Amino acid sequence: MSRDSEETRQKILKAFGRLLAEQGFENAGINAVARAAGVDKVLIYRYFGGMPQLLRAFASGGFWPATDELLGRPAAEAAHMEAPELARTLLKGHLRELRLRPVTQEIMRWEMIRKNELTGELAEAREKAGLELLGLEPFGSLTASDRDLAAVGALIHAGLTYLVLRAKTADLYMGLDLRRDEDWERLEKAVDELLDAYFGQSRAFGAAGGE
Amino acid sequence: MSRDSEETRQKILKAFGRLLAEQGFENAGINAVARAAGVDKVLIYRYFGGMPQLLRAFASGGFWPATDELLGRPAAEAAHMEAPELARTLLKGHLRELRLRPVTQEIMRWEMIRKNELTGELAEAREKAGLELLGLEPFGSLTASDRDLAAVGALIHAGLTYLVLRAKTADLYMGLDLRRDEDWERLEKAVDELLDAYFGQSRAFGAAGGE
DNA sequence: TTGACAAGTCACCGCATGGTGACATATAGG
DNA sequence: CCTATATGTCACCATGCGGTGACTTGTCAA
Repeated sequence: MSRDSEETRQKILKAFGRLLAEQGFENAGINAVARAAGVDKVLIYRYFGGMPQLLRAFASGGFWPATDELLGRPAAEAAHMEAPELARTLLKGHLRELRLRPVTQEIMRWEMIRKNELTGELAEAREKAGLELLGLEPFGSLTASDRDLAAVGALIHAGLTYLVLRAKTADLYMGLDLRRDEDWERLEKAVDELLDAYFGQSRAFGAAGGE
Repeated sequence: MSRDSEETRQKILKAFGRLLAEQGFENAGINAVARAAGVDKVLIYRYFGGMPQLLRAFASGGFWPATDELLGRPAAEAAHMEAPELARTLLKGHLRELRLRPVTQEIMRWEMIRKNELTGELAEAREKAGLELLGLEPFGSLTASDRDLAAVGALIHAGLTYLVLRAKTADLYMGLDLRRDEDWERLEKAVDELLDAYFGQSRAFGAAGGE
């Protein structure tokens, strides 16, 4: 009715994002998107070309947290931070930001079972961003040590990621209640404990926590 | 042709497991299973009742590693172990055993996006098993301490789990090459490093490793 | 005013899925 | 031998999917 192609494009993209966040990838096919957008599906083909292109157009919106967001402060400040503090901040930032992004979560869930061109691109982009973080100056001294900061970082990072992704379909994980914010705080404290121990600091546990 | 119902049942279950391991849940529908088993799909309904029951029958085969397998030795010996050693062994056992079980992996991937009655049951069973491990005697002293062993254990456990599940569709994770056994050894060492630091031991890194 | 083209609508195709009813046949018990 | 039943075969249904061709209608410019 409205005869405004740009508006229609936006309706489609919006509906896609909504479906993705609420129902996951499986229920976000061409027909479902058209239905949710209140638009004929032929327009999706006309304006985007098909599902892959729609996905790509949607993805270019950028739903991956930038370094600033991970840090909670301008990225330039990272250079002045000590390695332990920086690691703690980045990992907890990752947890915080990922929890806020249902669409990003859904894409990451999808990546676990479907391997296609686009998921590959997305993963590669994240990979690159992750490596950049690891290459930040304060970590430089540790790279050459006998410790394997990359592996330790990847492990904790992966752990937080998994728990966030799992929280959609599970309530408990080894006694932790993934529905309660209190238990997420326990996890943040666990990150602190582990990093404190790992970096050999006697920093009081939880001093950087929320309370 | 063979007119042996038990044999047919086994063919169906086998085919289901094969499909599950090789192609994942999505490609293991009724039609696909019947095709792979070389059997008419109506027999699946006759013998099992439908997909949920087939899944349940298959799941009752037990594809979750027992405590013995996790430990790599009789479960009774756990009582004599020190907490750090036990934690290390359990976590690395988890990694080792999960990597050996493509079907278990596939189910865990599936659990991340689909929540139904059966996945709930499976997760609950695992949850119970996991809690039992946490309740093992050597960990008792830590439960009351100011440290949160459950959260730390869950975090590392989740990290290893995620990396194993992710390895199916990704090659790299923060610089780690998930295709190379060497990098998995790096991860095992990272577990050692973290636990050593966490438990405050000066144990030589990697002394418990493979080499 | 009229004509060209963009924007939107409708009907259809082929295909695969989950699911079921009706039928053929082998096997065992009377 | 004959019959009842378990086993297996075949044909079919409704539904939903991704995808496309052909049509109508609005809009804007010449």
